[in-house]
Amino acid sequence: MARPESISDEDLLSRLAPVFRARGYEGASLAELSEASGLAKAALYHRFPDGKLAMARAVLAAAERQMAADALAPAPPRASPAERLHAMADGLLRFYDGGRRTCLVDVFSVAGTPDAVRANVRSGAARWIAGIADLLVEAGIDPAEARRRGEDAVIRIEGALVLSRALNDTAPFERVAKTFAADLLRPAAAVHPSKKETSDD
Amino acid sequence: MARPESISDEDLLSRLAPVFRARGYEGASLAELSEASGLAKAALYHRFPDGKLAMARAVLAAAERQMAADALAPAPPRASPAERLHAMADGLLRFYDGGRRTCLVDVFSVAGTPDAVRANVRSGAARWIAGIADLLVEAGIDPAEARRRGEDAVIRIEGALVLSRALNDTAPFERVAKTFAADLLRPAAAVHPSKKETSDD
DNA sequence: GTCTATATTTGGATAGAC
DNA sequence: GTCTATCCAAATATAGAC
Repeated sequence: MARPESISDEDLLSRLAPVFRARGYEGASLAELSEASGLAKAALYHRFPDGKLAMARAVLAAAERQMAADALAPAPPRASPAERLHAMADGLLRFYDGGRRTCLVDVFSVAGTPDAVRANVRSGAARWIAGIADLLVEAGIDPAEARRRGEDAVIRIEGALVLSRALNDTAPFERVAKTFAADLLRPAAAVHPSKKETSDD
Repeated sequence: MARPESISDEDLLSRLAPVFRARGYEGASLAELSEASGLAKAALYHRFPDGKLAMARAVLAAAERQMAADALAPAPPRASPAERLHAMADGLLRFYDGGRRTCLVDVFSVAGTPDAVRANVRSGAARWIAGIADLLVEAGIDPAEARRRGEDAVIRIEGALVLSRALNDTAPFERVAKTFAADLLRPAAAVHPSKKETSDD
């Protein structure tokens, strides 16, 4: 260990990620990324010749992989949809550190983030919704309704993360995680038998 | 009209707001704020001696006032809660331009935004939730449940705005707005009679 | 009250030694 | 493959004329 071992790509990304998560693309400065990673700026450019843009894309891709492993497929594929949804809720709690972590879908979708990154966010969010919807279809839910509920799931997750961050209180995210599975598997649309919003446009 | 009329505070804030909304606190540069407002940087400092911090706080306060007028109290106070909630949904659609506008609660709550601004976001979000909850209590809903639903409402709004922005598609926000009133007035908790998440902590 | 011009710091990105 | 030292552009903020 005379010469400092070159840090692995995986470790490197896990140290860069919190900076992008917390500060967003524009807010994440090379100075901060350098300090968090323990590498000098020039070393970061050696690993990522395209600079901050490449770092952000790599961090986003790693987050997608981790999300797929931790939240979309943590339970055995032969488990029941309900069990898999409960496992997904647990995975989300871990992945977002109980609501303390920001979601990259949120911070990387703001204007000022390079289009290449925003395009990745867009496709990643779409895959996320589709993954949840597929699971709900397996649970016997109509595909169109499953798609809606997949969107609802992502909406609740993102919204709860925003609110928990704004209030500096993890309670909203924890509550959403707790009712996550039941909300997605609720019987049918026993929701709007009211008079106004079912008819038009 | 020889000398260019001094722009009113209200007009000025309405021109600065879109920059902060789109770019966040750190992303909103004085160059951009200057161009959007039509005032030179030095003139902005004359209006806001504390600089960007003061601009952001003023924009946030103005947004809160507009939100109160457009979304929290657009219908006459003697209207039924259901009517007022439908009016609120319409107000939200206008306020957020159908889902194209970012919410300051989202972009101003990220790290890097000065604490003074974040504190204002926090209290503003709390008042927002309380305002919706008060309306639901008037509708005969139990106060604790009304508080939860007020949080849910804000969660859905914020989440739908994030998703619409990430997908570059206003559909998620429009859908949330459409079911907004009915979701908040739904009968009771016919939601989690399942086996796992009702018992512990 | 607004302008042009500038001071100062920090940003992303590179050069070249080791 | 990592470092120190540096470049240049853009950031916030201010000085001083009008």
